[in-house]
Amino acid sequence: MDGKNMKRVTIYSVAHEAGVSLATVSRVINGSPVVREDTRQKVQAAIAKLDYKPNAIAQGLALQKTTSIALVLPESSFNYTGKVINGLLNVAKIYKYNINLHTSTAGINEMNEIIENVIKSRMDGIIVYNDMLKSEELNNLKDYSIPIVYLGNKVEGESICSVYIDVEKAVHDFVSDYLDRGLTNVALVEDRKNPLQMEFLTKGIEKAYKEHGLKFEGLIKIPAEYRTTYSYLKKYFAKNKHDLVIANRDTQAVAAMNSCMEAGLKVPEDTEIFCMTDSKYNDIVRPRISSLSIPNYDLGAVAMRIMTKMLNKDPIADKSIELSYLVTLRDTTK
Amino acid sequence: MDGKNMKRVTIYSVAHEAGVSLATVSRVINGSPVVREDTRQKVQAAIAKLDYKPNAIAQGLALQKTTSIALVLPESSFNYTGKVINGLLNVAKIYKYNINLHTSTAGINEMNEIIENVIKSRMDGIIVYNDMLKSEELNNLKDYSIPIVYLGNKVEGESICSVYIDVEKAVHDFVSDYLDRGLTNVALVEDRKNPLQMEFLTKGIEKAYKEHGLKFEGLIKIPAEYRTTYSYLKKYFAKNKHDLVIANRDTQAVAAMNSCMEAGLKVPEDTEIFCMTDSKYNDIVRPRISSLSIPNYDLGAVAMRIMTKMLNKDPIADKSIELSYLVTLRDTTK
DNA sequence: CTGAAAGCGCTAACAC
DNA sequence: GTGTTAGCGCTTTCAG
Repeated sequence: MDGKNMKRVTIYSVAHEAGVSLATVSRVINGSPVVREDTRQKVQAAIAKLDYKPNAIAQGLALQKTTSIALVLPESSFNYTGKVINGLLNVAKIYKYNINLHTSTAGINEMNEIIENVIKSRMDGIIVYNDMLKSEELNNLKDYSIPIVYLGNKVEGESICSVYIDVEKAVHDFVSDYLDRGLTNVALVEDRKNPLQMEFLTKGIEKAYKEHGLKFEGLIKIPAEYRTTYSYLKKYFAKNKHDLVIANRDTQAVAAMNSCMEAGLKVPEDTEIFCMTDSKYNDIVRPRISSLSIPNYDLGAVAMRIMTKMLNKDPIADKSIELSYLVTLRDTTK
Repeated sequence: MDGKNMKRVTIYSVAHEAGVSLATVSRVINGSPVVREDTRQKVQAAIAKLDYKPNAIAQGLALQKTTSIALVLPESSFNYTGKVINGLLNVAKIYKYNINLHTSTAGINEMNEIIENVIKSRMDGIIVYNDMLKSEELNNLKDYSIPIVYLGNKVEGESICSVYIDVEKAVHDFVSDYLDRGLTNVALVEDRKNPLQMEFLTKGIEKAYKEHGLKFEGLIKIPAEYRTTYSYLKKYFAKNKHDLVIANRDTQAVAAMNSCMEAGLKVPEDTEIFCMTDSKYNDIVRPRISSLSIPNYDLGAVAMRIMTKMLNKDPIADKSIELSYLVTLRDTTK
């Protein structure tokens, strides 16, 4: 369309072309109602003729806001954060917010570094999804004055809101049901990557056991020397049998299922499998894996929505929003 | 750490605190070598004391560049674009580029709208991954003067580079091998979502058939009234049998496999299955699905790398880079 | 080696 | 209704 070394077209060019002042042009692009119709026309004609596009950076400088927010996700998490992103992006689009993507690998140090950068870029806010941070590390986030929405766990602070589902309760209720039926040999597969999540899961299960006068001892620790959960479980299930095996991540659930079956255990007749993550995988493998159904899209959408409220300084009824989950029973449970 | 209505700390505050001019502060934050060591110290002390963070927006205005680039992906594509993003993000981090995420659903119109916005935000460049655009639509992209890297297919233009793998060749070679062995009853499952990709696949297969003096007639069209590939294939395979079934997307390959098996066809004995997409799914289901191995991480990394070159106006040897694929044989092929 | 001053493109009082 | 002007925070000549 246009050549490469055409003179930059700014609000001045437009003003000049239209024979008005730059203030008027500014009014037109911002839809101010005070401009007379015919001058608006003139300006718009000039804009069209010059193919003028307002410089969002300059606007950002003048207005002290960028209309863009940062999204921080764990690296390589797109398998399960995909839907969250979709939800987020869709409502971001509605409110015309740009999304800046960042990934975090390690613990809180890298997170802090990312946030530093986000602050330099003058993003209006940050949405963090991270189930790998420990509780104390989470508290660190409260010190920032930039608006933060935390996805995944409950956190509250001056300028921080959160959206989450209560996995502790979810696993508690699910396991209780088995204990009620006398199926007390429940196992939980360790997820080394998500200590915080494990904390919640363990608590929920232990609580259920305690309420039944029992003690939970079914944690399957994955020794550090095993690179994958599967490689260990293959050995483990050759010698052990459980009524129910609970895994956090989808791949771990599949690993558990495959290794049970390879060990000659029938699923779900001998051993039932349940996955705490909501992922396409659960539905695609055979037998299909029963799992928690988490409203991931909503998680993202609600997070973005609450962020817009924070930025508008709208009153926020609840700084932490708990979303409800569903239990979807497929083929790996009776 | 700091309160919420602390006065904004700018380069002036630092200059004042350190007793130097703002020019000097600017030199220090930009690592200019001309500053005397002791004044640098003073400035750095002031920066630390005030917890000063340079305003990237103001820098962007002054420098006429934002050090951030836009990434445009198909909506809900994170299952297979996840690795691409990882590659991209990792090299972006190295070069200190920010990534702005956008998703596109429909055709070229929305794409144009997104690009308009990206231009307003004065992003330095755009990386587009989109296998759903038709060839003519692709040409539209060439009209922009903003640097573009297109991922997935070969496109060349003034300010556009591309990184891709040659799926046409891949499928051609793979199918040729079957034809050589007399297995001529090959089927290709239609992927309604990716017309361009289908175009390439069909071309590749047809070429292989032609070279063997045969005509390809194995396209399995998914009628519009079927919402999922699976729902149709279940019926289809009850009455049809192929030596080899090729599917584009991972979920389609799984659908093909499951519906074959449910129809009593043994995989791979009766029917072999091959998937053109490289996805975790292929490896996780049982039997494991043979597939193309596409260097997705590299695709992203190379794209970002070439983008940095464009932005630096470094000489670019090849404006379109073909990456090589591997064929990974798992359980669904003999 | 350091400071003064002119932009970068736009918004928002404040005049007229 | 429309124009004037002073910032927004930083970079970069150009003097000294």
